[in-house]
Amino acid sequence: MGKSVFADLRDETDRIQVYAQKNVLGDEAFARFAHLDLGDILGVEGELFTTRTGELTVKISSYTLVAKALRPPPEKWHGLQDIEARYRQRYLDLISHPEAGARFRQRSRIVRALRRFLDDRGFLEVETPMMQAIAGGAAAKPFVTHHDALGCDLYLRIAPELFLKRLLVGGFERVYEINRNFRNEGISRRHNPEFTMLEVYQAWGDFQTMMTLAEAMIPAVAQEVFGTLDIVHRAADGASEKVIHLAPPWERKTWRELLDHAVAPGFMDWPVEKKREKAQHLGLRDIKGFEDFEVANQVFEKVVQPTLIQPIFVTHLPKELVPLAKTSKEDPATVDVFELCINGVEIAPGYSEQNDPVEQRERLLAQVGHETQKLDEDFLVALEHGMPPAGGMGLGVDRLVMLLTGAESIRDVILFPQLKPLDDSLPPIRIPEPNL
RNA sequence: GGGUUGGUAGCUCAGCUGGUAGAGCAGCGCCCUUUUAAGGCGUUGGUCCUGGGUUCGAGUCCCAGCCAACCCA
Repeated sequence: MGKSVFADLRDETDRIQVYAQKNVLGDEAFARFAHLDLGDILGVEGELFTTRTGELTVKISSYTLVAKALRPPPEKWHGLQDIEARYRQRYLDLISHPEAGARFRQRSRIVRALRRFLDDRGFLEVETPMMQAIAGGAAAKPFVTHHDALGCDLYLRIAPELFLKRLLVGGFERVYEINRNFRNEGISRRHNPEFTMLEVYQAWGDFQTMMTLAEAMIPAVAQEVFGTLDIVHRAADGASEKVIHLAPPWERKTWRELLDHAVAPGFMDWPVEKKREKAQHLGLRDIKGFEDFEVANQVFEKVVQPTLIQPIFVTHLPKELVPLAKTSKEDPATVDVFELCINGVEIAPGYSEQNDPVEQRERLLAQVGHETQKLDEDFLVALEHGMPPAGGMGLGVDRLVMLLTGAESIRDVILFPQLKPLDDSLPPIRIPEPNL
């Protein structure tokens, strides 16, 4: 062992160099200092000086080891490269890759900006049940859990929608909730079993109101957090770059228009068989049992949606696709809804909410026919008490964060994405003798 | 659900047509002492993801499985 040692101390904000000398600390303290490991947490006292290379440095007069790192940090130069380890041991990813940490800080600021935007406009943030006796408000497979004392199964919610609407019935005119939804479906680059959703409802509004709201909210958030409305994104191939322009106004086109343009004029009026044929030519399989609107929807998602890079409101979807929205006056086969698409992804659907209890019951009954869902009778009773006309919107917060931060995978914007649990844990480590 | 790619030391990675499992970093020991990832010398460390099979011999070839990423449905 020599006579002096340099080391870097780091905290969340910065790093500083420290300098330990044998003739200052004494033999024993210096020897212990020299045996410190990467990742040890310590406090130091001493005077600042500038080294001859010009770096501000603490000349240590005393130090305290406040936490020992028994395991080494990831490799210093390359960082933690194993993508699975980066997800499973996110704390190491955060230590090793500053840009990963930066993205999660941005996520926090985005969520805060969303809240501020809505709060400033008189929306009330509420919390509704995550455990529901009937998982409604969306077509998705729920997770089941069990309440012992009540002696019944409960479902983790797939959407807060039906409870937020009960609040509209109760006279809360502007409400929103930012919270987790759970869907028992596949995991992919764009899907995590639990994900964060912003749902917002405004009485006396409609889907147009919601479009205006979205068109103001998302640019406001981008401006506040990133100081720009032009978001640079790398394409899936990793090479080419594209810029998404969030400056309003955003394009608005009907579902039918877009399909006609992308597939063939009059496509929506074709008989089912012809649609199916076309769908198969487009490379879609497994659509045999699908009904007319389902086939069209598959075609839309395959052919149209990926091309919708700049922000666009796709309006007036077939009514069968959206059982909780109001029928359109101009085209009774459709509903007054929009799907906001940006960067080829659905970011936010919005509706003129169905508030006619009779029609709502019919539509839900029709859906219950072939879905696993049960009928939420209590929700229908609430509607029968009278819900004001309202606009509603659901915004996928994870997808918004992906959009704004240029993330290509939802796992990069969720701190602890769902992975399959491992049977075997990391090997145990040897605890070093405390004398050094 | 299907396809492709990957899994080798704590970390980052080599390992060719099958022939005794390697490097750098980290660790440990010694030497040096104003360094900007990395001073020098030495050294410890392996369920080559798991289980079968082929073979005189398997990290390598074959089969099945596990985990992950990506693509498709």
